[in-house]
Amino acid sequence: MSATQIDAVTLDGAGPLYDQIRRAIRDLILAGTWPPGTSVPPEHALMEKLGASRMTVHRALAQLAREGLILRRRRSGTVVASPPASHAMLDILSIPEEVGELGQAYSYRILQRRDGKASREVAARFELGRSVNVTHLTLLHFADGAPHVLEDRVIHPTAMPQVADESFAQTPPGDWLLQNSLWTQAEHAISAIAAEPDEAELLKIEAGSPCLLVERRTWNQSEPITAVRLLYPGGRHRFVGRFGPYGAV
Amino acid sequence: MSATQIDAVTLDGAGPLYDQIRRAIRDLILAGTWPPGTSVPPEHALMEKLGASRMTVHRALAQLAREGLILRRRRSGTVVASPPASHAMLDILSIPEEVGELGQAYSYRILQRRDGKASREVAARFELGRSVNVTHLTLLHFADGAPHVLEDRVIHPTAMPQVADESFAQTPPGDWLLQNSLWTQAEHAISAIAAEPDEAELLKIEAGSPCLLVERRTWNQSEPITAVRLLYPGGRHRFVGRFGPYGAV
DNA sequence: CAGTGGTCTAGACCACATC
DNA sequence: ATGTGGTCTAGACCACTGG
Repeated sequence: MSATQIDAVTLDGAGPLYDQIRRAIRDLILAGTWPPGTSVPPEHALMEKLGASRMTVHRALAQLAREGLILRRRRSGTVVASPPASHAMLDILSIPEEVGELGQAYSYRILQRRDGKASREVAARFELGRSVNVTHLTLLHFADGAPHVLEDRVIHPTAMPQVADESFAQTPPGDWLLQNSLWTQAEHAISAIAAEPDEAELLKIEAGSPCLLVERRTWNQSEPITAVRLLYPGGRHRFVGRFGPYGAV
Repeated sequence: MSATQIDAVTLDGAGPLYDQIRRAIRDLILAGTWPPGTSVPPEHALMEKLGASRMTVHRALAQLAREGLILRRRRSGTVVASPPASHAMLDILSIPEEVGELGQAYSYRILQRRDGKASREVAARFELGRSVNVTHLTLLHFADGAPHVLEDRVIHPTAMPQVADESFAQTPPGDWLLQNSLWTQAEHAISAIAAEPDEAELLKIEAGSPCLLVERRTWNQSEPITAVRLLYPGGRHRFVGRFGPYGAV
């Protein structure tokens, strides 16, 4: 929507021209100089500014559109896209959505919150250095009133200073982070573990029952944002993905 | 390497020309008409045959190259690529490789093989219709002599008639299928279950221990090829994936 | 209607790897 | 040396859609 500084587009002279243009615009988007919603200059403006033919400019923009960084529409032009909310196979980024897709009613409860230096136990669980300040939360998510998943999370206030003023009364921390943080890397791990007695009691299953443990950590440019452990009662949950040998189907 | 029938490339008149060309060639590859290693006609030959400009032909081929279906090299030309062996996050397509990457010695043992109509139990487990002929196998894979994963598999002889003459003495069925079948779709599911007593005994764990169950089914053009259930002792195994908001990192 | 992107052409020059 | 793909241009026509 907002106006755009076309002069911000500068080429580095390395590699094919269409790729220089693609990278120049991509970098402006990823650096936040052109936030989501920003208008990207039309092809003819970039042609003149950069001295390239329209085909070459178009090739750069078409590739950015394929990658999902920009949205293009005839007449109304090109705008910077919002980062995608969900993600291929394993992505269960939003638990409210996950429950909603099962057709069940969602609710959640914060069991505990502690801001400050991580205890030795929490530090070990999330592989944190000693004396790192974090916000540590445990939550229980419900589907139709029944326990759905147990969440154990740390948030790094260095990356998210706003966390101190957020109560998470309206929005669970996972969704709040999705809306308020920019992440560039994530790591997922899946394993099967037996529920500890305290966990089993919260999830209303028997101690020792098999559970699916999904661990996710996210970073912005190697600065950690959050780490979470999601414990799903086994049997009731499966993560499914479908694809072909050359990519998603 | 082999000669190529350029006349096999036929357009359907639907959508942009470059996309018609891309789909025509993609379909020849996926159908096996042009198997891996086949030479794809050079751009000028496709230009003449299809009456398109070179830019348009190039656009189609460049996209197929980005998708990994063909390999292009100056002077030597374009050939159909071999399907990729591995696959992003969850793909543990070859158990020997998986064990090798852990730095452990691999071995395996066939516990059972039965060719013919699936028993009611097997049919239910793999969601097969009644009176479907399959080869049913159970195997145990070892890492450094210790049980690593329990495999339970059905292979459809309609898709893989050679299975009748294969003893799997040299190569486990998963790797044999990778080498001898063409698949276009796969589905994965991951869940956590408790080991049944017989499974636990084979894996040398306690009955009821949490295990990671990886189920995979593969098809070629909606014809089923194989379905497998891999039972990994919990705790010892994690599946890890790394990516960014716009794709793999 | 006019501005935007989508496609396509004809031709050109270049880089590269094999012959 | 030559055949191949990689890039780029200048220009054209069309499709869509907001003013």
